[in-house]
Amino acid sequence: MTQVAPAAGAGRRGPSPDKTARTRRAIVAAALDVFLERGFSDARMIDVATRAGVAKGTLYLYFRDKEALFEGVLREMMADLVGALSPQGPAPGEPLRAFLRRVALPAFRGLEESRRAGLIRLVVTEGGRFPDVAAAYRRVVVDPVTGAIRRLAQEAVARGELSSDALVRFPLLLAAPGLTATIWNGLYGAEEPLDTGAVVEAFLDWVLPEVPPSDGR
Amino acid sequence: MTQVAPAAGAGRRGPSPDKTARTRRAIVAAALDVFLERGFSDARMIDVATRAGVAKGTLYLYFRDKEALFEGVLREMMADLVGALSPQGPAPGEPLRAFLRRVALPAFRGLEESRRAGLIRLVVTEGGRFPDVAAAYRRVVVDPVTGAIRRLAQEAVARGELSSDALVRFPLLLAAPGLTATIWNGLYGAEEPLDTGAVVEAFLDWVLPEVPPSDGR
Amino acid sequence: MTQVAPAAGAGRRGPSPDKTARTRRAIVAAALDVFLERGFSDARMIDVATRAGVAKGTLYLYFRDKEALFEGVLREMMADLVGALSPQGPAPGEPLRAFLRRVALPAFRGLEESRRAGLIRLVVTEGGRFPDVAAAYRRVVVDPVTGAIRRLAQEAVARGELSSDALVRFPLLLAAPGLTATIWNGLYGAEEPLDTGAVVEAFLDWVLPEVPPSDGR
Amino acid sequence: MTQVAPAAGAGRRGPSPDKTARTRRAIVAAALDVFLERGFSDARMIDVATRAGVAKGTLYLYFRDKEALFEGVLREMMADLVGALSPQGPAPGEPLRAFLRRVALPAFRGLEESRRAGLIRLVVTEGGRFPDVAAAYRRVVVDPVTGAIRRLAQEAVARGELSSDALVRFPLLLAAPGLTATIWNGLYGAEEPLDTGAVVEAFLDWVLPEVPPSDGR
DNA sequence: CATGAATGAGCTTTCATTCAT
DNA sequence: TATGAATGAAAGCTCATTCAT
Repeated sequence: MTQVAPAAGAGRRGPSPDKTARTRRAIVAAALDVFLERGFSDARMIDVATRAGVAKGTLYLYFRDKEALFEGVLREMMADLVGALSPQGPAPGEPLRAFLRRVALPAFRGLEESRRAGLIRLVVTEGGRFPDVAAAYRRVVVDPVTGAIRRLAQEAVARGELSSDALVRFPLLLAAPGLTATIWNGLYGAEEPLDTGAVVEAFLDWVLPEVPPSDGR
Repeated sequence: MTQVAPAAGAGRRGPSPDKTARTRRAIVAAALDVFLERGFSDARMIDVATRAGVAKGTLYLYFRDKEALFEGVLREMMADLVGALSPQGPAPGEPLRAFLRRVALPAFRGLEESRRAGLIRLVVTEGGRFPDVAAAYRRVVVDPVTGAIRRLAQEAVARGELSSDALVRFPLLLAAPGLTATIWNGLYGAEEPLDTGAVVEAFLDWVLPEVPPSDGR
Repeated sequence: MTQVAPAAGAGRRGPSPDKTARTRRAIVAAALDVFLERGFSDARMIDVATRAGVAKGTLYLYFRDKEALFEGVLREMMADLVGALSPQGPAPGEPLRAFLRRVALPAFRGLEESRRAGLIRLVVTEGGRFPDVAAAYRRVVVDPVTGAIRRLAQEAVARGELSSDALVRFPLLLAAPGLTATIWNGLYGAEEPLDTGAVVEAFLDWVLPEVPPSDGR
Repeated sequence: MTQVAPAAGAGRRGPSPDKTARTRRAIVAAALDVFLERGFSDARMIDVATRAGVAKGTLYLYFRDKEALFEGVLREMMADLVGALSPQGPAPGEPLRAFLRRVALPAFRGLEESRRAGLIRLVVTEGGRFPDVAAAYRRVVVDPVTGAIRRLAQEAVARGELSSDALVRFPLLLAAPGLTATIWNGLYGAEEPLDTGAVVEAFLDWVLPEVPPSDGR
């Protein structure tokens, strides 16, 4: 009667215990591929199914329709992002530049290798026609990140590290280089890929002052 | 403007004089609207035709197919852009910051009001699946602009106005804030529009040093 | 400028003038066949199209969807019925029995040969799940007919021709034999067809009194 | 009713004693509901299963396919009917009118409350496409009833109670009012229900002569 | 040049049926 | 016996494209 760990062959009528989880993951992964390659409208359910190794109908056991599949894929990817955006703060006394090099740079570096760059491009290209998707992305990614940037910038201004309040007013300025490089790679990455990490690093080094040897002298 | 009688002696009956040019312009304008609203795949030829005030079949007298219409529209818009990107250089002795405020800022300011913001978003969203479009945009817009930025940056570095070579290595850093704001407006502009000009201005003021009163002595 | 009768080859751009009317009729006729044979759910649009000699898509130029086609077919058939139910009243002094033999009998006689029997069966079998269809049939056919019957019955009662008010209370009693025979033919007509006219005639002769030689003596 | 322990000595483990009979009844009852609500084609097996409280696959342990389930349901209902159509004859000397009021009227009165009205409508609406169903209904219901009516009518004619042979030639005339009212209720019963018993009663009173006080002398 | 009825490939979605557990 | 995840044939509907007028 007690829920025993799936003893082989014991109770559990019907299909296997966690096979469905595997199937779902396969569908989501396949769908991400297809949506990235063709965009929402041009993606064909049959291609998703084939790539996931399931039949067409199976998709509809997991997602009500194509739109739900699309949003499901994005939501799944965003969940990953949330982990990557762990709420680390700067170490005490750590200057902004050092902190961003330590925290933001690695996030941008892995962007293309992980599928996150693709996710961003997907949101950018399809978000206009999927308000729900855009809103979810904003809630999960944009607002937390810009909020954190604004807070950091305010502190840096207060400490005199930043002479301009530009970042306080427009936190997305800090994300702009990485986003722009990501979009470049979507358009021209095949023939002339851009190293997003290098772009962001050059940007940080350019616009954030090297902290003067902290002693006042 | 007045309906001119068929030029005597020409004997041409139906084929009007420049009516076709007007029709073509109407189609292109209508198509731009529709593509901006729905993207390439979701745009319907019948909508383009209706908005242009012609019949479906007429579209095919001007463009071989939907794809040709799409590329034709973008090419037309880019031709307009070429004019807007007049090859102005800085006045002799004009610092980078002053020059960019004078030249770049107005270009970004009118972005949303003109159709250029829409064009940019269209290239960003559809360029991945229309290599020709992306390549044309690069040839017409991206390369000239980044080339100019790089030259300006090199001179500024040489003059000691810029201490970093970031802009020389990645000229798109200068375009990133405007592009990012434009994308924001595509996603969230309806509920929270962003003033692209203000973003770019804040960026320029932040990252470009106020030239020290170059000591006129 | 004035709308000239379609002079051959004159103005009139595009397809022919009344070809569309022919196409529409072909579709409606084909659809009636298919709906009669298979019912609404089992009828396939491709079958309707094929039988009408057009392509699938053509159906949707004339009817928004399958349901609209179904209702269109019924409405078209009902229009015929309205003609058959011309509002004839009894001749002055004509007894009910004579009047009904003169007017109602022929209507029932041609039921099976015309497509009206099929229409009735269609309404009976599909009306439950198409409230609009049932309501339209009621408005166009049922209510006018029962209204007329009720009026006739009231007069007959007043004249002493009918001793019962059954027909006044339930006019459908007069239609019941014809309807029942029609349903029989839908179920068993293939192996044992029933002559609806004969059934109705036997019924009228049974239940309506032969008028006594009109002089009071 | 009580869950009997597997009969000692039988040794049968899983296969329960009469549980299968209960399951079968549940399936049939659920299927009747669903078929009545949606008709054969639009009925979904999953709905039948859910309503019966079993899994989809279980249905197929009891019925080969949807069609078999449909026919099984109707056959089951007809078996019930056979009981309700007890072969009662008129009491000696009982006039036709009195007999029909005593026997037929109650049968029609309970029609809508029992599921029999639904069964009739199901046969009427689906019988055309299920010849087996129509034939079974005819064998079980129609032929016995019309046979009885014909016999009764013949005797009534012989006794001089009926002056017309209409009922002898077309016994379904007697069933027509009840059938017509039942169909009415299928189409318009929601907004304007018709009392089938009242209709039949009015009909009987109208068309069957009150027997003259047979002169007891 | 212009029209718009007609076409049919192509796509999404449903659901009866199967079968490993 | 019972389950329900998986299957895939089928059907409705759309829309780019054609072509007779």
